[in-house]
Amino acid sequence: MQYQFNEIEKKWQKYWEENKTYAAKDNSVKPKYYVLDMFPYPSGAGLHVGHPLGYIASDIFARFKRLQGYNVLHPMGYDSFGLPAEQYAIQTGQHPAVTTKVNIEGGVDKQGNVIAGYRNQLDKIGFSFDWDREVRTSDPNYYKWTQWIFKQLFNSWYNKTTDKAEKIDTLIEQFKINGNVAVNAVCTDVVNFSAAEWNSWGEEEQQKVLMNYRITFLSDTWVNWCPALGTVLANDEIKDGVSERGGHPVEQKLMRQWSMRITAYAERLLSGLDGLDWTDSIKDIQRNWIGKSVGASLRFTISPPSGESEGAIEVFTTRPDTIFGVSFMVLAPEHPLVNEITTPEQKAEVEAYQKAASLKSERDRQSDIKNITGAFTGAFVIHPFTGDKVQIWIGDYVLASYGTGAVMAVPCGDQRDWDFATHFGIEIKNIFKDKDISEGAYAEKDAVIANSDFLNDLPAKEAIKKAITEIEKRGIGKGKTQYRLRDAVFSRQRYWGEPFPVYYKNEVPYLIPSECLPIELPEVEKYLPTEDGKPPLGNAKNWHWDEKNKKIVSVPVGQKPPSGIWGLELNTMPGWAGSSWYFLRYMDPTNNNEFVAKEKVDYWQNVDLYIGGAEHATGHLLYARFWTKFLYDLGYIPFDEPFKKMINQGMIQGVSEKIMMNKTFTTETNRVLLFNPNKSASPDQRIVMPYVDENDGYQDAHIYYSKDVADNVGFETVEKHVPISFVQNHEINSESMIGLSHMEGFKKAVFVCEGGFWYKGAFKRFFEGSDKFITTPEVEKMSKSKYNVQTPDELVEKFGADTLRCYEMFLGPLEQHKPWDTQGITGVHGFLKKLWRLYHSGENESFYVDETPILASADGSPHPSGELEGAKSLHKTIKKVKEDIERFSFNTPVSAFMICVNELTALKCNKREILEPLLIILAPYAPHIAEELWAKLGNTESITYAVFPKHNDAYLVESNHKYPVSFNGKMRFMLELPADMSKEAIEKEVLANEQAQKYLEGKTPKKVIVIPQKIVNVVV
RNA sequence: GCGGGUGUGGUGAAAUUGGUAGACACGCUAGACUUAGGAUCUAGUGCUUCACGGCAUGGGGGUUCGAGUCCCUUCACCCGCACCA
Repeated sequence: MQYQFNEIEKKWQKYWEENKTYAAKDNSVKPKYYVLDMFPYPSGAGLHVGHPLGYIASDIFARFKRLQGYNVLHPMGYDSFGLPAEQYAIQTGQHPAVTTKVNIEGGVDKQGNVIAGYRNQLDKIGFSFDWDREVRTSDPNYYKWTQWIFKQLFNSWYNKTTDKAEKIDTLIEQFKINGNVAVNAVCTDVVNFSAAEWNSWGEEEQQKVLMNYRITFLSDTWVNWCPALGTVLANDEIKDGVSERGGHPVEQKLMRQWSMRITAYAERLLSGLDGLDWTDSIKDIQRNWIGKSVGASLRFTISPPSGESEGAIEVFTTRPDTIFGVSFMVLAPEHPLVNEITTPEQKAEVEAYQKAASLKSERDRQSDIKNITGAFTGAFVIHPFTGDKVQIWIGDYVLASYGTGAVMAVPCGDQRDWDFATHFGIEIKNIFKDKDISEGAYAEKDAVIANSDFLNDLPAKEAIKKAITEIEKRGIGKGKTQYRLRDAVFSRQRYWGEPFPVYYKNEVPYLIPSECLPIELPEVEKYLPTEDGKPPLGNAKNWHWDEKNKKIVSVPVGQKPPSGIWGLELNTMPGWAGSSWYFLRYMDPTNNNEFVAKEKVDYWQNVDLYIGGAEHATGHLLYARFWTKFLYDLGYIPFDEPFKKMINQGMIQGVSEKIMMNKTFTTETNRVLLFNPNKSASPDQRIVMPYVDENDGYQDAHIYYSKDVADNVGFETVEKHVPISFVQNHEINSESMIGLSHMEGFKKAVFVCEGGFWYKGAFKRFFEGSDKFITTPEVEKMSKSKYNVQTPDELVEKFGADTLRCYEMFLGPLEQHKPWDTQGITGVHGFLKKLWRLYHSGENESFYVDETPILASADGSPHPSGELEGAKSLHKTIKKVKEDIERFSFNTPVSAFMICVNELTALKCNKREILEPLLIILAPYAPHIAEELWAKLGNTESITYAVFPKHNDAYLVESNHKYPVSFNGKMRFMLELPADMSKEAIEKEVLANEQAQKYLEGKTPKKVIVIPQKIVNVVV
């Protein structure tokens, strides 16, 4: 009987669904285990083979944990708000909700494309997700609670004294009694006020003040505005100065926006990393992003003669110990004091410099760091310790946005300061003992300080402490910790996102009452911004709040609303809002009264294993940690880190065969010599008809097989077109691409075959033997535009889900990036077929197992018979598979299974006692075939909740050990000796061996190293 | 520049604590079986040498009886950050 994987897989997938095999119980005597995947954005392109990689690994782990007796929560959902569905809406008018539904559930889109649907694609792979817990962030029942969490953030402030977020009421209480003088909060700059003042203010005034304290707050901020996308972007959505999505330019713009006071959590987000089982790389990226620097903030008084200002310049430094090395000051060109302090003589030069700096984009400024530029303001500050006059310069190496926008320049200890001083001929003071700074600054932190009054002879570390003490004593500054982390902009000028539960009365925001949530996205006619530049929600007719009747009402566009009716917020929330807490909702996905019930979150706790891409290091992973800490502060959840252990799966890259044409490429017009995977085909059968679509341009010439060739060749697959894209080479112009008769000039082309995975070898063979082409594989990102996408569906169709699952794991370590290559899939498929045959060794290959037990003697030690070889093979495999999965090495168990099946096949083993446990350990990797054979063995329950077998060491004990015998570390021969032989006896035995005599050459060995059960090394 | 990672046959890779480098697969070679092969089975396959042997884990050095593994140094590639004071 053949291994009919298609039938078997359909059968069991249906069984699992009908029996809710993978439903997690919300309480259980079993220990809990929470395995989570980063949920996908359901794009219209569907899944390619790279997407399931992490899901397969997490599924194997979830199944493994179930077999070990855990109550496993393994859910899946969709991060379904996002830009692509909105852009599709702009193009086609199809509502993003429809697009999203089709992308998830399958169907036909507005342009007639058949969409397989994420769910269908996922189901085919046989995942053990508990689909009853599915969440979609764009579902009103879900974003109701995203809005609710927003309200909690709005109604909270960060108390630095208790070091946690608290309800805003506790702050208002303090204001009423003491004003804000004693309040120790993380807030936007506020002036001090008394209780009397607070109490005297009206509602509006009080709200304005409170806004400075709220954890989510509205403010005019400089934001990253992306004109092409028509929206603002968070810092983590920008890469290299352009938008991460689309690569559009980004500019700075002052806008009234919601922000999240994530900076309040900077220290906890940093220190919390230590306890997480994440890779160092991700932790470092987060540490870097938070960017903590410890130092001092100090004021330099501006020297009176140079300006009427009596002000001071505040600087931040991490090296207060170098205070006596200050040789000049540098302000950012945008620093507000520059205009005030510049002397009339320097005015022209400074203004010219400011203007030049303002014209440079952020990007130019970064790429132009080798050019040292600056201007002297003519002004001076007084050195707080020496009383010396110190020149004030401006220079664009000082950033307005970091610290105070001003630095005290210590050229002897900072290379940038040194370069600046050297360039402009400013005198450099050296305060490092015995350090030569004539060639450059001494930036190490191990120097001893000199020429520095009270800091003399102190090592830097102590000098820093002493300097801060002294600075604070004199009241000219204080120790300070600075973070690079900025508050996160939370408004997006988009349609397809969560609406804010906010309405405005005279520009003061108020929250929609919780019982009125969710505030559902309104219908709009156009998904574009309004004509007067308002976000798309400005187009909504029904988008006002009736405060008294507590409902959304319609006010015609452009009309002034009647009293008691107020306009709702027009922005929507960013993509990361919904994904910052979704792992909590899986615990209680249908709860209408709470975002998650207390007893459920108390039971499930945080995620034990989180698998997903490393690209979310500074976005999702930071925001989710932030919200988790916030919800913890307010007592809603019992933990303050969401993901205990995380593994970042590597990217699966696409491979394109590049064709190098090294000789004249002769064909008839519109014909191209191509390959035929059939080795025996005659040369002329290898000719296929190309069709070049001029509209595709030279980069995307498509080549189609002609029908007659397809017939000759006899492959069904060739009826599909095989796209070939020709990569433009610098020696080639686009013209030569239009007609294939001009192809002589071509040097290089990319070949990618759609569904062509299995005949790549033949393809290569043909071209290598030809004088026309040489192909070389090139690794690229897998994407539709590169024609190198392979969907899991086609592989499941051809080889089955179990093969796909095992193969994706077999490719290599999970974390590693790897090019997709299907050549090896036949090996894995062959293994499953071989496994199947192991259970079908009866007559006519019918199902057969031998029920007679392997005999064991009374003391539990195995019976000495030939049958034991099978048991040994099995138990060795049990041990390895368990240990490997536990250390998240998902690739190595596949080879262990192969070895085991190869051995059992060679032994013609068909004992139930061996074959039954083998299925259990294999089930996480290949659940369908395992279920099928498990059922054939007579089991009536799913293998999902079987017990993972324990290996028995008794089967693994060897009576003899084959010792590799080395001479001077070089392995020379093997010698089989009893395993329990003593060191002395082994040494004697080895030296007496005739082969050893040859290597000893009559000499007496200097030393013999014997490691029992391992090796013998003779030193001659 | 700083931080993190990777480097092993023709290919993907194994080698968990220093102990036979290349398991397991792919590919390739030869053969068997077959109407056929993208089926199945057998044998071989790191490089080099007629052979004994020699050489091999990016390069160079070191520690050790013994190094892919530990230490120093250097190169290449990938990822992140980047005048962050």
